[in-house]
Amino acid sequence: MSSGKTKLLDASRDCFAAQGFDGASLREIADLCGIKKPSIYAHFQSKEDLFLQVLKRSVAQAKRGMNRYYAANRRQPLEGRLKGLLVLLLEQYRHNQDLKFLLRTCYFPPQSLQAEVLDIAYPFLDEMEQRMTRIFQSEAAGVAGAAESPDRKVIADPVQAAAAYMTLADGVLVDMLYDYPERSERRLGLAWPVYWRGIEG
Amino acid sequence: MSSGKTKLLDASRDCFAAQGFDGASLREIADLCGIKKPSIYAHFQSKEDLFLQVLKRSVAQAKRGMNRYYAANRRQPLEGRLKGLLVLLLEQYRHNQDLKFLLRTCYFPPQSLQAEVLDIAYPFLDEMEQRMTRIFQSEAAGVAGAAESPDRKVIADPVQAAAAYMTLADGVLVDMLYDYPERSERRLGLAWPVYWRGIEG
DNA sequence: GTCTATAGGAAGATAGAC
DNA sequence: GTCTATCTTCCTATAGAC
Repeated sequence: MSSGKTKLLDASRDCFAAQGFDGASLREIADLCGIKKPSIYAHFQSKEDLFLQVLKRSVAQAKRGMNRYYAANRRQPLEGRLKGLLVLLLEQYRHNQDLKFLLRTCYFPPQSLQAEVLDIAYPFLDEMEQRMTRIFQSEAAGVAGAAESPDRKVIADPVQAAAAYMTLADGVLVDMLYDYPERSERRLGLAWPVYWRGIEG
Repeated sequence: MSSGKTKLLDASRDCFAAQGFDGASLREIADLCGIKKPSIYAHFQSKEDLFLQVLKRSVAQAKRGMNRYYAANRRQPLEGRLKGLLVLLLEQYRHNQDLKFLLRTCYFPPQSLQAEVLDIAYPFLDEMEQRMTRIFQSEAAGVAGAAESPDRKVIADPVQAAAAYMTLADGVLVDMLYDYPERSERRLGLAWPVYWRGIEG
């Protein structure tokens, strides 16, 4: 059983994802929760406050999902690990609105909350890119303690590979916004081999 | 001297680009043009009508710009031609709001105009990808009438190369939304070599 | 084509009873 | 914590004079 506050966060996330900060109304959010509009103010100070709490929760959830994925796939071959993350994002996009909310908010933050949003989004994205860079670096150096693999992928430039990965991820993510899953899958299927060949040194 | 209607379209594009359809107000648009709000209705039937006319103009302008670029660079080597298009987009993004308006509108169309927007955006994007495919195909076949070049790029798969190019373009474009040009230039500079190596057969 | 005046409604937010 | 009632402000849009 979800508490009233959680229910409100879920409904708000869906509305903000579909209609944006300005387009979403507290009236509709309240309706989705089966309560009246003023009751929202028992949980949140304002629409901005509600939005920021949704954002913080979505970012935290994204971080957890990322950490879980890394932990579970640490020993997998690099290609499956990296492509799998994009496939996972594609799958998650169908089941919940968190990703759509995050993309919309990062790309087009509400004007009144621009500074707060960028303070949250920038560090997250930079951290991800640095994490990618380290993954490519350790792959280039060889995993400590692991036997040298003769067919191990040779990465030309970890920084380049990481930046290109983030670009590829963005390119696949925005395609998902059209809500036409086959289209995004096709795009990933075609763009991935190009990326994978391209980072080889 | 721009007519009143053109001035209105310009101001509307800027407001819609910065604040979205819902966030933009006719009041602010009128202020930017130095007229009163009701005067807008002498030129446009409604806010929706105004938005769609802005959209049509921006799409038409984007098409013209694309055609002009293709015509002017037809004889250039493929790499410069393709990368130059992305560099051009980066430059144009700094000087006007058309691109930002288009991206925002395609990625997150106003709910009430979703169908109309997709009818305009989808064909344009598909046409662009097909155009790219043909470019790669003719490069693979060799330009008719031109001498065989021994160091001509060998494209592994034109369809793949085109899809990956569109993905790369999206990835670079969305990065521009952060309004931090050095960041986008860095991203393009790093991702391009990966792409260019990757499409080679 | 531009204005003033205003209609009509929806938005975010508050007060206060229960 | 949820409600009803209400406030204030802003919105899109229209009417009608000039």
